[in-house]
Amino acid sequence: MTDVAKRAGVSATTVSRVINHYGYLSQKTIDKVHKAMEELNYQPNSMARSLQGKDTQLIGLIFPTVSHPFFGELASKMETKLFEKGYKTILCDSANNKEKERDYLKMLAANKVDGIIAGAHNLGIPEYENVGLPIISFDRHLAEGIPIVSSDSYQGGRLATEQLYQRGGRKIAILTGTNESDSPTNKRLEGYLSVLKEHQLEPMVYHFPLEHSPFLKATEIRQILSKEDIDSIFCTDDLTAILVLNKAQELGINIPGDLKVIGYDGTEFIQNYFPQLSTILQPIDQFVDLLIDLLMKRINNADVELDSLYQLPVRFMQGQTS
Amino acid sequence: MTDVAKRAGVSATTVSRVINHYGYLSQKTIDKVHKAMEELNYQPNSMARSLQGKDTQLIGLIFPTVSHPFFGELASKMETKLFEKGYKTILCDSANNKEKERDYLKMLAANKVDGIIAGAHNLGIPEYENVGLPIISFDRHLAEGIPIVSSDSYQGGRLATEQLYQRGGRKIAILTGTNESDSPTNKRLEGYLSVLKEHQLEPMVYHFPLEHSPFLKATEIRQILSKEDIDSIFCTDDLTAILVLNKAQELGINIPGDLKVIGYDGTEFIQNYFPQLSTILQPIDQFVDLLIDLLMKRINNADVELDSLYQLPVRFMQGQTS
DNA sequence: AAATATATGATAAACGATTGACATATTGGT
DNA sequence: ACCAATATGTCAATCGTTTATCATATATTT
Repeated sequence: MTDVAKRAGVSATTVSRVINHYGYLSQKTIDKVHKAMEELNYQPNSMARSLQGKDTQLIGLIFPTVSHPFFGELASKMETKLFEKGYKTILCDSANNKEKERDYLKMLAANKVDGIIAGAHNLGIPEYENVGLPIISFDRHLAEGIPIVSSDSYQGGRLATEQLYQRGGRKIAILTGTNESDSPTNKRLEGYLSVLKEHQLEPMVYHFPLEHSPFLKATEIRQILSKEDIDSIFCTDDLTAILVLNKAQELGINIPGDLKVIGYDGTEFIQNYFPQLSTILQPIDQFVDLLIDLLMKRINNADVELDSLYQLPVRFMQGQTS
Repeated sequence: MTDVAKRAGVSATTVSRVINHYGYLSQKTIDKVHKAMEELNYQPNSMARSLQGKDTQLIGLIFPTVSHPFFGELASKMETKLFEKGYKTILCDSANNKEKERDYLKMLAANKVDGIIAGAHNLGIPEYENVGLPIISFDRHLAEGIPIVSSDSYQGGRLATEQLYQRGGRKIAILTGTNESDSPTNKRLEGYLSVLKEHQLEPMVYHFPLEHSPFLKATEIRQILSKEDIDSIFCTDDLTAILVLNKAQELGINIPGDLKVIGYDGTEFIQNYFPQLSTILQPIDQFVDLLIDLLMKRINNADVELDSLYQLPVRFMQGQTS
């Protein structure tokens, strides 16, 4: 900063005034200082700034893994929008690893990020109770007072199941992740169950622990497809639906004739590269907007009253698999 | 820190000595201090630490977008490995936006990251010439003195093309990104051309600008497939190969009977969810290890001599599309 | 018992900014 | 020509650590 001041022929205080827009300043001085900053390729040291209590302009993003297209897309869009607002993104792949998530939480606190958006899948992390940072959660209950943004999973579950029923499905199975009772995602299962009950059909629920490899999942799916008497499957995520399609093809099962499949996610990726898949679309762009808006509110005023749950509507997307 | 010192009944100096492991310390004191730190949930303020010249333990990751499975996987693995080494990852989706990439470069410098790994697709960013930070590049020439890690794209191009030839392909087309002469990726095209020349076949080169949407690409592919006389296609990335498969199916083209397709990337994602695709596998895990190892070398010693190009071998993966 | 090694404390400067207090100079309006 | 508004400078404290220096106290050797 001293160098900039010298080069611009002003005092360090004036440079600071220019950077932080306060006090009286002539346009001439402002220009001089900006010119000097450019010439010296000067960037204020953000460590020093935030030591003074300035915001770090850093946001922590905690997701299971960006190698999953859904979270990759979510993270990418979050990052893009945050960048437009002048924030940088610290990426944390919790990788279904509770310890890692806890460590990250500590690190983020130490790095004094301005806020956190967390959408990981680990349960029972008490640190969330008192991080003392603005947090918004995606699709998961973290702690009292942390708002949750999710899609209307119950309706989504109902929607998918009803579609399968309407198309003639009577032996409708569901493939879903591990049972996590307090997760909004689990509502997809509840939606499924409610529809089956209305039609007095027998539920067929298959749980796949998240940590299972796709290969293992595929093997189990193959078993199910070849042994069980099923005419429709609701997969609570699109990738699992793809595994079902692959295995069905291997087994010579006709889709949608012998088996109807509906997925759930709504990524652009699937729409671009798997347009044939019938699926439940979540409003990813709206997730991003809402998550960031809520976080900004919390950042600007730690005490704003926010709802504890924001549920966005989902849509059914007719493909050729149902 | 003062609180910790008080609670442990020692001086602030001693706490600092414990944290930074220097000077004489009794085990008793070390334990006391650690206990106090835990009890108070104390994390040293990393801003203050790095003001003192300590490393920030932050690494910037610049990729086109993590919504693409290849970069999502790469980013995820990088993040995981960096975390194990005690680093946090700042994610930068350059989004094929040159301005954004330049801005990010500035921000990273201001945030005093310890190093950068850049694998974006923008050309002509002079800032790379003098960031004054350890940088390693993935698959792209950034500036003099910045080592590049990539796969052996020329061999990959040859490999794919030769496979198509061996399987009987004589009208072999290539679908590739925009012509970027200084990119290692472009070597895939050169490998293709060299094989065609050896067999005295006519090259058929189709360029798809990166910024084109998958939908637009798909439309163009459909045109090509329906109008041109082609029996084999080498796609320089797997997602484009998937579009070809989709459009071929729509048009009733038999794969691999009427048309053979080979992709290029090597993500676990494709192997898990598109196992039928024949493709060229890049060693992503080795990319990650090498990129990080090289970066660590540069961080620990800014002047180490590094090669300007590290080329890792690729493998052909036989699927059912060729 | 003296010499040395080990353990801790007190103090202060430094990292690179921000900001308030105060002083001084210039400008503009009347 | 005078007052207020505007423009800039000097100085010093502060943010939360790190680290060097000096001092002192206890423990271990010889």
